[in-house]
Amino acid sequence: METKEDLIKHTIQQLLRVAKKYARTEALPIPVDAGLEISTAEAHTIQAVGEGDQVRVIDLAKKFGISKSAASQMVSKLINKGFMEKKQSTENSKEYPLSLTELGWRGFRAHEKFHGKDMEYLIKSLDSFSLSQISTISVLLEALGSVMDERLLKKE
Amino acid sequence: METKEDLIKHTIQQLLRVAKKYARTEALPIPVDAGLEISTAEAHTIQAVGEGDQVRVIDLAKKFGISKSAASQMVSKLINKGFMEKKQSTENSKEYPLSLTELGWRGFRAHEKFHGKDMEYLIKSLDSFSLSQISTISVLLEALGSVMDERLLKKE
DNA sequence: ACAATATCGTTAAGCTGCTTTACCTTATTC
DNA sequence: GAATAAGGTAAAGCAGCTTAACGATATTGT
Repeated sequence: METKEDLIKHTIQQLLRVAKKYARTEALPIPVDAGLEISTAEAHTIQAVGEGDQVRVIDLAKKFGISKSAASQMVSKLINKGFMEKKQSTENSKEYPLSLTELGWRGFRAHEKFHGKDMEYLIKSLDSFSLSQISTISVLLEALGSVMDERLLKKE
Repeated sequence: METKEDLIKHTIQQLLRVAKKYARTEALPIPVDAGLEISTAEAHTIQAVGEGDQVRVIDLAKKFGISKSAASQMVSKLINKGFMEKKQSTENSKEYPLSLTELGWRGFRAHEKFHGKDMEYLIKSLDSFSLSQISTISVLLEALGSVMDERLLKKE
């Protein structure tokens, strides 16, 4: 006979499998123009600059939880590739806020569109479930999220 | 007012957040002995060799979806570190099945224990849901999983 | 039987995205 | 005005992957 614990275990396994698959879709490069792709890390940097206001290297480092050196390297690569530029701050000569170029905005929109498609697919697939079923999931995910937060904190 | 689509979107966002957090917990190194840690990639290789029968380099490559070169490199690192060994197959002189050393098994068990703790936490957190709620979740995750499979196939 | 092909494994070279360490420049604080 | 903090960059190195080329053994087709 299948106990409740078995069912729970099975469900968690499924969740982890889905999480892994999601991670794989996240790792795929994103096509911008014909013959031009950006990596996920690049796309996320572009997104952060496009969405934020006067975003600096240090802000990216904090946002992504990486060293400021890593953020600096990512940014100079994106500048070299023509996706963004830095200008000295108007009221401060040690800060260099970033902004997207035309190409950068194209990358931004390509990334949005790319994930929009995923969203459409997922929405369609969930549409056949009832409202209450979906809320159940929502509550569960909330619980899982906080459990993982605890684990992450304890390990660090 | 909140439409069903809003709820679905919110739920998917939650799923993605959980997936990301899961990926972070997966990235943490695993302590084996005092002063000895293994990476997740190493742990997964050790696990595959420990669980499988006569596992070869090419089997690892297929299992993880990486090049056989990458698998070969991982294996020779683990052999150098003393976690596994290779022996020429008894009925075939071009295959080299892998097996865990004593240290390898210690790594194997450490990894199991490490994830066992996560599992305990998660089971505890799901225990407050009813059986029918949990099975709903299970069905939904199944749907999400197959949707992601489709997406992954189409992109490759 | 044996030549062509396929399979298993390794190595070399290179890439991405990160780290630490060190350092420069500009602001802030005492 | 000296010490410290904050923003940014550069050099060197690491993990884990890739492709390309190769050697050795097995399998297949004729």
